[in-house]
Amino acid sequence: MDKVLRILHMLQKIPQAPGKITIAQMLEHLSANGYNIARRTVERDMTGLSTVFPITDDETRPAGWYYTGDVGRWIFPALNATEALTLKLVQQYLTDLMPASVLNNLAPFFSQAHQEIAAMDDNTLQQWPNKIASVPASQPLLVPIIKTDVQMAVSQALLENKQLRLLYQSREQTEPAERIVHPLAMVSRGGLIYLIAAASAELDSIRLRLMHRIHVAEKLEAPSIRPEGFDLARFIDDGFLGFGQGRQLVLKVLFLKETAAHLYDTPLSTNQTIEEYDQNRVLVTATLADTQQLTWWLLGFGDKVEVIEPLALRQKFADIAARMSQNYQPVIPTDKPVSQTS
Amino acid sequence: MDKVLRILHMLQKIPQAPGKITIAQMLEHLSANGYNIARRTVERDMTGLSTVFPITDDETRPAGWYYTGDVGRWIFPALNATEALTLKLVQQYLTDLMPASVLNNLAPFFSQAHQEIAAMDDNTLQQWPNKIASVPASQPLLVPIIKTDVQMAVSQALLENKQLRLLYQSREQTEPAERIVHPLAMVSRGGLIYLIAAASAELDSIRLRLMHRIHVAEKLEAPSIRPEGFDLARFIDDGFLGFGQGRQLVLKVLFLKETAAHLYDTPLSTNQTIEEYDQNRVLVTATLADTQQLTWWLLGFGDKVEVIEPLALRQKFADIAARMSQNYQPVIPTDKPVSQTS
DNA sequence: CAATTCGCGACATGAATTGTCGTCGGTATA
DNA sequence: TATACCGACGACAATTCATGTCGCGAATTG
Repeated sequence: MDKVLRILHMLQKIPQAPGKITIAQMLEHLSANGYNIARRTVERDMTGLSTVFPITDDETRPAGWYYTGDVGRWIFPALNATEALTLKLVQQYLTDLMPASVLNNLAPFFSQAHQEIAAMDDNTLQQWPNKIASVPASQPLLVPIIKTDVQMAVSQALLENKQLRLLYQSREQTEPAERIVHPLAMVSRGGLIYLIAAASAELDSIRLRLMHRIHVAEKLEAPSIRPEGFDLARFIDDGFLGFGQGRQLVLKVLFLKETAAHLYDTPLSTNQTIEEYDQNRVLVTATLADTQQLTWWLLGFGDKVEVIEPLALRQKFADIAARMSQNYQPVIPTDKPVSQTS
Repeated sequence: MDKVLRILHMLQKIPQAPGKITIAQMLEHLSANGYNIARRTVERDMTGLSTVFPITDDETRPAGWYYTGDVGRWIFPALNATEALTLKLVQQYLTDLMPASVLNNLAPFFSQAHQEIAAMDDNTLQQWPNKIASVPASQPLLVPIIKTDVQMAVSQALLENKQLRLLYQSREQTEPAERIVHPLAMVSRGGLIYLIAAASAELDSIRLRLMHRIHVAEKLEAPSIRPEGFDLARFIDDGFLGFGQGRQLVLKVLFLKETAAHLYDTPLSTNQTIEEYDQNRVLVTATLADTQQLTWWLLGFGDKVEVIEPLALRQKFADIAARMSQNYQPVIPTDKPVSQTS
């Protein structure tokens, strides 16, 4: 039994492909956990494990051991029904919303769930896709593909505070350009993942870069410098991502009754109230942040909502509505100027 | 080494709290995997494991063994930087979009990631929240709370094809009502999770129920009946969820240039094209499904877009725009009829 | 080139694992 | 209710298997 425990410790300590662990390190780790063991034993255990698990040592001296490729993480206990279902649900949910390469990292977890369900006796497996689904709540857009090696390099550099050499293809330019940057943070928003980084030349200029536009990323050895006082939350709130936090406002909006139905289940804020207004409409009141999403969200309802307060917002909507109806003045576009540039 | 493998097999086979496994079953499982082992050995191993892992047997005869609670029971190899980061990202991403009780099931995975990062030498841990964030792409709504036990009972019934007794609080009624239902599927959409089920009385009437509106759920022993030919995908496409798939259409829309910027990164469809139209605008063409989300999404841009084709959609937008500007006619709402019902 | 360090085969010791058997207490069956 | 049955568990002996030690050769480091 003692050996089993020790082996488990070892299995946990062995890293994946980019990393490696030497016998000496492992020995240290074990003795730190109270295993007084001979070096030879560790060696034997490692070679033993490598015959059974996808574990190899590079042929250097001292040897470094690591998991090769995809670790079938089959070492953990059975998931229960809820967990398996949840994982499936989340997987479907994320598939439309996250770059594939990001999800690939989670693949082992998901496949575990899959196997779990597959193992359940009867024909549960076949019925599977018929039992669970995820419907996108907003217009599904195609998510870009992020290169796996880019993702890896950036993640590592970010965690280890190292500089990065990037080949970045900006939208404006035709050719990718090389840049040395100090990575600061990674932010995901609706299928896109942004790398926030400072240029090595001028540390003050913090820029956003889209992960999928990075052609090549190489982690450098030079440590990265974080501008003093850089605060990610504030950075986002300040609207650098185009979606600032804005200040709180008290919103009063008229909704068609059926349109407001879902607000009973997913309220806008904790203090949201919904009152009868007239035959067809209800008045929704809530305190929330004045963001661009809010405008976007409210606009989405078209003529089914009417903003009452704050007045500034009402004015904004009135303007938009006016311009919109203007846009559609010739409802049937009489002339079709599909020419290039006016 | 042989024993280690065997124990690993055993650890995997032990289920969690609601489930259990007997020595006999375990023995069978092992011998099915090529371990010719004495029953006594299995017994000894189990008691051995129970001293080291959160494993107990209920005191019945034959004894059933199971994992107690959700202790850190995940024994798998070290996550690499990318995986750890990804998990964190996904966690943040999901927090705003999924009911907490659903996410709780994933907690072990996430905490593993957390520990992984915490274990990295220096002060990586403290810098953590400063390095990763997820910005909601649309208006964040408060997601309802689903009871854990309800979630469990429903999941199990769904997987095992059993009937369910529900205490369901519909929006219309003040008192929750008891129902016996045959669960068919679970569908998540934007923070809400729906249970699709047929009433036991009339199997043809398939209804949607919101998971968080279920007060009590009890899995019954009686097997559930799936209406013949029930097809979840078709069910959704047919619009029962309010978001039907609709048929394909060729969309032509004018966008303000800066508004269309993100379409370069997250296109609407694989065949999307973006052409210069005039000084300020581009013409976006794409083939996609005519869904309500599409309308919603396009409306969200307000006067920044103009639908050109199909004409029916243009007409629809023209109408909406007209009514909207009508709504805001008295831009400053002169009289404020905050009375109850007209 | 010398001094370590590392990997690994060999081997003896002993600890730990395993199968068998028998008893006891509870459970199912007639 | 009696009887047969089954599962759990202690005891014990056999032996496998795991462990520490030693030493050699190769590789690495200074």
